[in-house]
Amino acid sequence: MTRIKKAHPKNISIVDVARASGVSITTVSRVINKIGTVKESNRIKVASAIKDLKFQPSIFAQRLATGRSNVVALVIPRYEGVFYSFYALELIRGVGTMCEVLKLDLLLHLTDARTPLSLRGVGGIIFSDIIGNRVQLEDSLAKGIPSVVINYYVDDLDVSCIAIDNAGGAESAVNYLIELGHKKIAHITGDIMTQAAAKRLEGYKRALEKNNIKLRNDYIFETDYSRGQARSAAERLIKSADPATAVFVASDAMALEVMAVARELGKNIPDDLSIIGFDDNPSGLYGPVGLTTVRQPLIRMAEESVKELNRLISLKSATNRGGSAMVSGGKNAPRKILLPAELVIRESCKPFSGG
Amino acid sequence: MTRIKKAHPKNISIVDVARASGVSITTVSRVINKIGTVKESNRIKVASAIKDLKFQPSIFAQRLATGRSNVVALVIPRYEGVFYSFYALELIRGVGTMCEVLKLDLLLHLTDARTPLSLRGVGGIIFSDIIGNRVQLEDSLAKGIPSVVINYYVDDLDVSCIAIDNAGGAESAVNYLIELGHKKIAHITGDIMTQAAAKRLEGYKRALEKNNIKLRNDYIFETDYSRGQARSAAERLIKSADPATAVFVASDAMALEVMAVARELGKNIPDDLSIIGFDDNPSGLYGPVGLTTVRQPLIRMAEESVKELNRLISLKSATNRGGSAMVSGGKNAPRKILLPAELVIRESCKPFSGG
DNA sequence: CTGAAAGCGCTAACAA
DNA sequence: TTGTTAGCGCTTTCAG
Repeated sequence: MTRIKKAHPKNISIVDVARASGVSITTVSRVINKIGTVKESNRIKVASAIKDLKFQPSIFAQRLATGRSNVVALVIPRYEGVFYSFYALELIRGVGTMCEVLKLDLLLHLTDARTPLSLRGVGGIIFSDIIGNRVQLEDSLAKGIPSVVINYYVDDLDVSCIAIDNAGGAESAVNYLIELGHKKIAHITGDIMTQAAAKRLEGYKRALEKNNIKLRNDYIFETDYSRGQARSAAERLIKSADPATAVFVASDAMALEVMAVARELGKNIPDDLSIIGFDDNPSGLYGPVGLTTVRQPLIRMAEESVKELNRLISLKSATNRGGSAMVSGGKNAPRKILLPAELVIRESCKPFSGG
Repeated sequence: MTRIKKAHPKNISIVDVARASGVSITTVSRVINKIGTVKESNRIKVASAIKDLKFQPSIFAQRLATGRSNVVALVIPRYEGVFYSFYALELIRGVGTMCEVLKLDLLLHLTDARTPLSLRGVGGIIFSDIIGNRVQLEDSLAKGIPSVVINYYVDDLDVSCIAIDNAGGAESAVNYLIELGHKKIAHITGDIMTQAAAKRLEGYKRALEKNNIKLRNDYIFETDYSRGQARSAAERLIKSADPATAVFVASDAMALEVMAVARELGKNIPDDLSIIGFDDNPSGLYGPVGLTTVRQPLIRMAEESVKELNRLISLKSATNRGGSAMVSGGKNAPRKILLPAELVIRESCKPFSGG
């Protein structure tokens, strides 16, 4: 029995294309990579051979040869809850879409914070939020892997990040309630361990302060973003001896729950209670009264992160090819971007008409 | 200026490990791949060298050398709606988790049905549902790329698929309502273009037939799964001259909307109207009354699909290595799996107490 | 403008 | 058990 040399079946390779078009593989490579120094007649021959043979260059060979990888990993921490949110889907959508546009491959990592990331072959990483996985971030930074963080403004690390102006958004939400004449304004927070929730609380406080409204701790209800906790907060809020007339809720999902509770308790919205959410989750559109909310440009944030990562990746390979040395503070510096969040007024808030 | 030979910075490679541990690269390769024929003392030396040098084998080189790729693409069609659902997230979660377990890389493709898939370097494909993208499926099958379809039972193609027994689930839901004494049972469908929605309708009809309950077309409300259409269906349903006493809704998200509408219209649930959903979406747990529903094992389905794909991939590489030729109908045959859906009884249904 | 040839890092066939 | 060596398919010098 004769030994067969090749372990796996042969795919059409650059060699076949070269043979078919009567040029060298180098020339084929040139037309693949659009390197301009190819005679037009040759480039046409090669191009048509590629078509005929349905040739697709092997990314593995390309990457092995170039040392570059255009695989983008999106790291989503798999901690309780996050991954069941509108937020996660929007992120995936945004990143996914932009990757298709920029011809990057999107590798999805649903990881818990303890397991170190397997970074084999990854060209860049997008960390969505960082809760427990700061170590993973520092790790990849140390290894020189281009990284960007989204939905978390990182002050103390030399890394690009793109976040939403949660404090600003919250502030404008509360300002709106104040303009409507409300003075007793409650806040149902999200999980205060997340930067987003903390910043929203901050914005809430700032708006009250600037308007000389005394902060009342009994008007602040902490939750973990879950509907269950939103429900219980809403009950306490409404049944309180001196109930607030308006409430700013840290997420639309929770705001909808609050509306439901209010109705169950015989309250009318917005007559008895003005409610404002955060997210602009499409769910808020349905139901009897449209939810006024703060829109955060999640998709845009996700898309921007891919672009920024792409920039970092190109930068890195340029440097490796003998470009000028990395100058700190130059164009190579990480970018820190804060995207504005915008108030969307619908029907769930009403001017205060009390005494 | 001296030319620098290497275009990109040198990473630690198998050669470094070999040198550090005083063996050949082959031996190093053997311990990496856990091929047993290595002297224990050597394996230890190599292992510790790998640790010391923090060596991670290049997947690109590995794949180039083996011709195998363990990249799994998850194709989610980006048509309106699907990607905003509980369903999509569960799928991603399930597939993502199992990929991490089996050490497969998950490539996420959010694609519209028209664009041909870029299959470069993909070892296998999971098609989540197939609506408009049947061509993409046939394409990858033709190219011999291991593929599996989830959430769509494919009869007419030689491909593995894993779906939920939607008809069965629907039938047991409606049976439950019948057992409770209901005779006027309505159904709010999902997007009938999806197999899931069509099968649920089928199950609804079957249950009625088997129990000799006359099918009433005015009790069937077609929707596209959106909350908006659910709302309008619910309004028509409730305001009808001869309203149903129970309704089976094709998704929990819609069922929640129906509950909301019922309450707005002054109906009590479950006293005035029994409601049963489909999905076991955790949202159904909150709210004043827990939603009775049909649980579909989405995560399990997703996980199974990865396992099956993994099987197909191994099978393929075994065959390529000179294993016995593919025998149709043998162990290599595609598997078609139907997972049962299970009724989850909570508080949204009540025995019929009418005349 | 082109092509020969030297890698990229790894696996696998074969010989020892 | 082990090491030698020939690829895997592509990019990139460097010399025409």
